[in-house]
Amino acid sequence: MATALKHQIVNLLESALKNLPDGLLSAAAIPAIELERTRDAAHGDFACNIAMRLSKAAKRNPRELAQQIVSAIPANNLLSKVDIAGPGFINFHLSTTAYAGELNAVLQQGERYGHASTTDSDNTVMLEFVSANPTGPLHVGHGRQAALGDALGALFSSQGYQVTREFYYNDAGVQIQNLALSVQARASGHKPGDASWPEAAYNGDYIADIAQDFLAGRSARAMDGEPVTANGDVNDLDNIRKFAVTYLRNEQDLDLQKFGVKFDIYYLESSLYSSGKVEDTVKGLIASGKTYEQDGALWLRTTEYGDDKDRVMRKSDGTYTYFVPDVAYHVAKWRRGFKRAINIQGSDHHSTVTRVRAGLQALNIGIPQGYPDYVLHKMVKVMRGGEEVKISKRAGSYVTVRDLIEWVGRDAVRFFLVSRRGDTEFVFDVDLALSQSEENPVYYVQYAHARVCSVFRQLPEKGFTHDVQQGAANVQLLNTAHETALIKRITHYPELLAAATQALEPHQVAHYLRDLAGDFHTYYNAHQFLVDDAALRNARLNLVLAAKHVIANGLAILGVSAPEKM
RNA sequence: GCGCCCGUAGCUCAGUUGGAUAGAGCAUCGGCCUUCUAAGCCGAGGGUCGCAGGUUCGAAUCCUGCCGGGCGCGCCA
Repeated sequence: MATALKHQIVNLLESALKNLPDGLLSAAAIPAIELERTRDAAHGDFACNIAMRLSKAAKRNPRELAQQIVSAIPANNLLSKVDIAGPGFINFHLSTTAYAGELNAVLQQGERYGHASTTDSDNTVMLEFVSANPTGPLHVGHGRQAALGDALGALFSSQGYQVTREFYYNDAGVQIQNLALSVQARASGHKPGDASWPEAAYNGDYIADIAQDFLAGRSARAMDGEPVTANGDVNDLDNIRKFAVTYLRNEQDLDLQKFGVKFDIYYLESSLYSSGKVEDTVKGLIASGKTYEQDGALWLRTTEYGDDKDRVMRKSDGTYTYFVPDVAYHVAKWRRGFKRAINIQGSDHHSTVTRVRAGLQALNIGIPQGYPDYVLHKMVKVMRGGEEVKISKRAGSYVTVRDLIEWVGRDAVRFFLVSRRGDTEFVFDVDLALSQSEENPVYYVQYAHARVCSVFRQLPEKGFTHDVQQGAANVQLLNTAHETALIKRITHYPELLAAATQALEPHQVAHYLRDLAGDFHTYYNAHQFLVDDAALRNARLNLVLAAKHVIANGLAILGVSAPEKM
């Protein structure tokens, strides 16, 4: 259903190629058909380059071959015109019937238009993102992951997948110990800068907050766990650690809640040790013969899987390096039934990609080579007042998600963070998102939605009604350039969602929405919708209603609200 | 030095996996509110797609080499 229009045209083309005169082409020579949306309205709705790609095999010049193909296209009511242009493109112009059918689909499906059901036999997908250590507040990078990961989840859901969003907590490492020591030092009256302040300690103000609550004997509780009560004893490092971790996990939960991101599962690194999964993984790797002992440590031959050098698994002090539990974790993911797993991470972790995959391959337990998938994103630079912001009062050394939300609001943060390709560095200009709010792309898109709502609100007071059926019957009245452009944009949406999902690129949705809103605003200014001619009015109202549905749908994918009034 | 990623308008970024005359927003300049929300619209200027080769009907896109930037290169995570 989602790509119905496109598929139907591809089918027509396939028939045409089969109907070509004998001997012109051998069946084996015919490649998969590529059908593209055109950039220029003069080129129709879809364009195909097949004639140029086949001209050599057919020993015909591309335009001549294109003519043969066009002549062989079966009769249909989908296309109003097919012409040959440029070096040999075949351009397809959709008929009013085709547009009408598609617009009706939008109105019938409402905010589900564009959603599809996958044909994959296994329709589950796991997305792991944020996965911040519970040693401090979430920073802008985590925000980018949260926005990206959540939008990707929505994209996969829209294509019929069952999505599991998972947050992996590294709650078992050295950094947790540093956190506990930091709180202990603070609770004992030491401050950053003091000679007595530990070297590796965290310096943010939040440490003082935790220390204060610890001394006051308060309780903390994370979303998925039991409450932990502080006993106020600065010598009880174990209690300090438990309390601090729980306190910070709760803080992160609250930030994510404010950001509108929900996880289905919180997976604790410590559980990999307590359940014996880490030990099992090590045994499996040793049994695979891909390990060796050297200098008192246990090494894995990751160079056999494309790494620069072999990596230590077990240090000479007997503890494991971080990537061992990481491998164990991904074995667990696989065994839990997730044949497709996508990790969203900062590109500073890109070296772990090779290592984790190497570990999984070395185990030789049937996990495919590219498992898991990674979406890596670059760092976010925050600009304010023409200068880079590096310091947050709260976190000490970085800007937090909470700072951003407080500065510019959740909708703007989510839209901005997801509106750039992940593999480019991203400059978040607070002043642009804030002070020039009327120039802000988020408001621009939301405004289009609110405007449609406003039009419909005024129907009763103007004595008008809206008849969807009559509007549907009169699509041929929507024949101005503005209307054609808007219809084309709207009916492109299913293809866009499918493409954005397949490419793991939510930013495509943001850019599409900007374009769609632009088409709508242009149309709004050029034509009156609430006109006396009922047939025309109904047709136009149908069109803007369809636009509204798609905008609401797309904003929902990005986790941004679609206000009825602004 | 090695590996991965990036380089497109003054700034921030798109560019449909190799297509037709490279596009938006911001900024600058000039127009449009007695008419459905001016958080809007219309118009103008602004480009050696980092540089140089190569591949082919066709390159911002693919290959090679330089230049510039980011990240990573630990028995840290």
